[in-house]
Amino acid sequence: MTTPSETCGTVGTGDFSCGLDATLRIISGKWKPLILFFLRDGPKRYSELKRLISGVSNKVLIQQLKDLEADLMLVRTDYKEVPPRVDYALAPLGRSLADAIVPLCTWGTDHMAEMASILAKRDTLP
Amino acid sequence: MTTPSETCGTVGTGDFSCGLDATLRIISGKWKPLILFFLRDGPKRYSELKRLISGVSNKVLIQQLKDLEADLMLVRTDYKEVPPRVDYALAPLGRSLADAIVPLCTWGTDHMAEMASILAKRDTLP
DNA sequence: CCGAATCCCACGGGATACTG
DNA sequence: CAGTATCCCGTGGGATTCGG
Repeated sequence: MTTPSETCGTVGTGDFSCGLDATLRIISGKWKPLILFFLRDGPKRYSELKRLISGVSNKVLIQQLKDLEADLMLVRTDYKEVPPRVDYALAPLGRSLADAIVPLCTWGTDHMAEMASILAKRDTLP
Repeated sequence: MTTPSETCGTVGTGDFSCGLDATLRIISGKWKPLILFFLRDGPKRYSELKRLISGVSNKVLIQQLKDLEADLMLVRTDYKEVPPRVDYALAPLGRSLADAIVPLCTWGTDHMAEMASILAKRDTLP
């Protein structure tokens, strides 16, 4: 068994109270975890991501991609063609983070039925 | 190697495009991942959580605790004493989710140095 | 000590139109 | 196709106060 303090290790020694803080600052943003996750199986073009992540708006997708790029989580490649062609790929750092996200997805898949009923109730009973 | 589609499995068969969606609905909220994480090593009283999670406000902490309780992630116990004593503990579902969060913390801890410098730049360069 | 009740607002995010 | 540029808004979240 690992306790939080064991897992965090450096509590109070840095700018972060816990390693989780650092992670949360990177993936805070409605679609960032999904972006990282979908890029796991290879580089994707902008339009592919847009299609994969249903519900995201143009502006926000671009913005979160830029954030992740600035945070060195992914690499943007512009092929300077016409019509434009650009793709986004995980940088090494981003890959490791994406791997850390996988368990979240697995959890969601495993408990999808329960979650569906729970969230359904939540939506009907304010 | 696991691809996103392999990991998600049930893409398009439910209300969620991907298992990750379900998870994100539960942990969306600035402090929810931290709450779940800190409860991993046992039940905590309200004031303990408040102290552990530095920066959270009273209202929001209560709010997110209630959300997680309504989502069956944790159990609130009121000991009906005076002065009041209440604690929060992980429900089985919450424990499994908290376990899925551990890798995020580990990642943050492992890359804390890089993150500190990256985020420092991000704050100085708008 | 735990939490309910207010007030308030920045800001993350959505919709739309336009450009190279 | 891959963005940029605006406008706009809901709400998540912060500060403070009060109550049992």
